[in-house]
Amino acid sequence: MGKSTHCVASSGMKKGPWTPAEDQKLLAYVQKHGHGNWQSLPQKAGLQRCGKSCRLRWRNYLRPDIKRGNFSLQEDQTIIQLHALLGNRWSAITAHLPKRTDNEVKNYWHSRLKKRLALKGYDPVTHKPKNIIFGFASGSTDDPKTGSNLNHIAQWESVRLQAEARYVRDSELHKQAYHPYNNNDISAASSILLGHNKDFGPTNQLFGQDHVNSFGNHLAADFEPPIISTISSNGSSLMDCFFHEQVGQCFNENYGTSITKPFAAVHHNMGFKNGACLEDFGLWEIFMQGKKDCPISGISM
DNA sequence: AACCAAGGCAACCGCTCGCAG
DNA sequence: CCTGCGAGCGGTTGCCTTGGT
Repeated sequence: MGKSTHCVASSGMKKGPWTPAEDQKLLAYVQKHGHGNWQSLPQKAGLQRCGKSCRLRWRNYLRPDIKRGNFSLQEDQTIIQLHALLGNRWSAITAHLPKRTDNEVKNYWHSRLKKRLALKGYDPVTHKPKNIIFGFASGSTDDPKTGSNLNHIAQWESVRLQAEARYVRDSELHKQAYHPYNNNDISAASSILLGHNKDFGPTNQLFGQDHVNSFGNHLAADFEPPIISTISSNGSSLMDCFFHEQVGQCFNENYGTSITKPFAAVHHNMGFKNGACLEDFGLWEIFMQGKKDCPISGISM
């Protein structure tokens, strides 16, 4: 392995915060000549810094294509989802966040998002509820209703995070072997939605015809072509693949959690055992509880 | 106004990886 | 294959700011 190339302060190299004058020198040099070899750059640019320090300053601060300022909700969600999937691979996570630096994302995670997850009762490392064993609350509560609700939230959020992470991963996999999607894929997906659901009966009875139609439209609008292709080619049921937007809204209203749009989820090709559905994971009751509190028209129990 | 603690963030450090010779 | 170098990555540090007392 290569020798460490860290800066040595005693050799005359300056350390610590960069001054505006240093920034200007570095910026002017890189804009004119490109960075080339970072090791030789400081001397050429007239900087008393080591190349590594220059590279870092450029990458994390001076680059023109950097977005600074508050992270959007969308960016928050992306970071959380990708962290659940990738762990502390900040460069990989940052690759999905245009104009953000890995250092910034890393700092943001440690200073904000990690704490936010912990406050909500999730382990920031595993992204799983801290005190809940999947499907059963590990601790008792004096208020069964409250305990039950919290349990529902935690389970639902856990599954949501896992599912969204899977969606991101599969999007990446499919991008590698991308094939253009076409109307056949859409119509095939629609036929699944309109057709018989092997686990729960006809989907239009389950959700109502209007919902099925609207959900079909969401498919076209909200999901990347590879996901739709996956659905159509495998012919899995609606429940295997998606949760419905309005169910998400129910959970939002009743449990304070956030599921704002349909998301690709539990297709068996996305990590669940073959043919698995919500019921297999003890989630059907959660799903139904959400519907009881906020009935959706046309659903037959 | 002064002090202190906590949080945020820029920068550093040490390590690994990839590549050229 | 081995070695050395440059680049990149993730963990950590420490300074600065902010908010509370």
